[in-house]
Amino acid sequence: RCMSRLLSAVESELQAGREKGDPTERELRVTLEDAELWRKFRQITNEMIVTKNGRRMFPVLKVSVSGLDPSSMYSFLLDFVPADGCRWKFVNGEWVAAGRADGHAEGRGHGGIYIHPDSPNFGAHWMKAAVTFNKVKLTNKLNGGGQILLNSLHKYEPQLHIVCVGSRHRLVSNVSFSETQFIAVTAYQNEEITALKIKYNPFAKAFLDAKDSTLPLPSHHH
Amino acid sequence: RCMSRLLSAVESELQAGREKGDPTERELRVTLEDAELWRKFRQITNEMIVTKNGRRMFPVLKVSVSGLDPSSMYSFLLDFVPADGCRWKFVNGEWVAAGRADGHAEGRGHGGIYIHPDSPNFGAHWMKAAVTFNKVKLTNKLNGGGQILLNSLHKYEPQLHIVCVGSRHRLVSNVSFSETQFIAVTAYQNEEITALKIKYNPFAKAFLDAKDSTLPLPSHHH
DNA sequence: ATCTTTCCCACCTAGGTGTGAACC
DNA sequence: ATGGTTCACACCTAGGTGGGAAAG
Repeated sequence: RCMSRLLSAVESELQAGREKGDPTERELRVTLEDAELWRKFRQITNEMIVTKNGRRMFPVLKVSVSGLDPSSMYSFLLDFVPADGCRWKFVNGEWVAAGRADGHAEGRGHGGIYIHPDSPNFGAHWMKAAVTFNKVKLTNKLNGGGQILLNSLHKYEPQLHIVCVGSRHRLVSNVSFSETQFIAVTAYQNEEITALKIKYNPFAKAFLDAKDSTLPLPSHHH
Repeated sequence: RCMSRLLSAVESELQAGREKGDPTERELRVTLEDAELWRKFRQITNEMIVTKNGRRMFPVLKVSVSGLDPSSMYSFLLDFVPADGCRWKFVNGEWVAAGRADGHAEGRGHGGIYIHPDSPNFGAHWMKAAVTFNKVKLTNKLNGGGQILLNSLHKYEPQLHIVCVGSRHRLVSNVSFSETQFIAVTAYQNEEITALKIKYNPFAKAFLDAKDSTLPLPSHHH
């Protein structure tokens, strides 16, 4: 009796549909969340800060997934693909290509792969709520681990990988969203990007308040 | 080539020994961390606060594990077993049994099971660092979920379950540590317990400083 | 009266922001 | 001189403490 309670607690992780057998991956669907917000940034060329210890992304990459087999086990991986072979420069208020990519040491610099911390987990887990990559950190120096190493002033496109971890690893899907392209920077170049980051990132609220205080103050009537 | 990089990223989760095949669970060993700290609390009868929204435990239950199969998948579960059939009272500086347990509704109240958030995961994952249950929350009201429901003024003993999630669920081990017994309370009864909590829990540092300021101040020499 | 619970609070831990000056 | 990077910092978010008054 004690045992059955235990097991049902484990099974409850699998509460979703569970139409067992058929890998329904034909119907796999991955949708980018906050797409409108991403497009606001993309429209004026998005930038992401890289630091020595790693900086989070904003907006946060978040996807909702359906069509996995609820009872199969998957890992979610994220990497950053160089979007072109250029080094970019911000001059006169716009980004312009300026020579070929540095490609640190090797021919094609690749910053490594970020494994979503919920990995590995059941299809049911990944589908029951949007999958958020808010903990991934971008860096320009190689240190400890967990962070993603990028070349500053190079353009990247985040790419999602869903891998089935069964008896044999099997790649299920690669998805990348062009809305999420950005240029890695050590400091923001375009002040319009800074303004958007401050407007929508709750952790930058201090600067949002500062901007408010520059607005005309309500006049004090006696 | 791109694929192999992906797969090796997944495999790296399994870096440990990987002496495949043999479930080496015969040699399973689970050790309580911070055992000396736990004993300090146990010696004067430990208490844990329960609140409506759930309160974390302090000390935190933390175990190091060895002897799992690195490449098998396990979940770690925690539950709280009534340590006796009594309701307890704190009178004249000591805890005394005061009547039989309330046992909310059913014959034997059981607060549910907490699933460690890293679950499910490879044996290698659970063994590469101590497994910490710092996020578990204790409550005296049933709400949302995730929290553990306990009866105030009743004594409990935390119990760890390691479950192998293969094609068929299989219970690997139940372990409980008598050092971690405690009485659930809505407010601390024994001021010695309060003092220990303040001394060792960094989140209570405010009160540690307050205690310091009541010590004789160093006299100012000119 | 007494015992137990609830609620708000000041004060922390822990860590995510862009800023602006300094550095290279 | 120029452009890119680094660092300390003030100011936030987010949430974990026990205290103490009030309520049940």
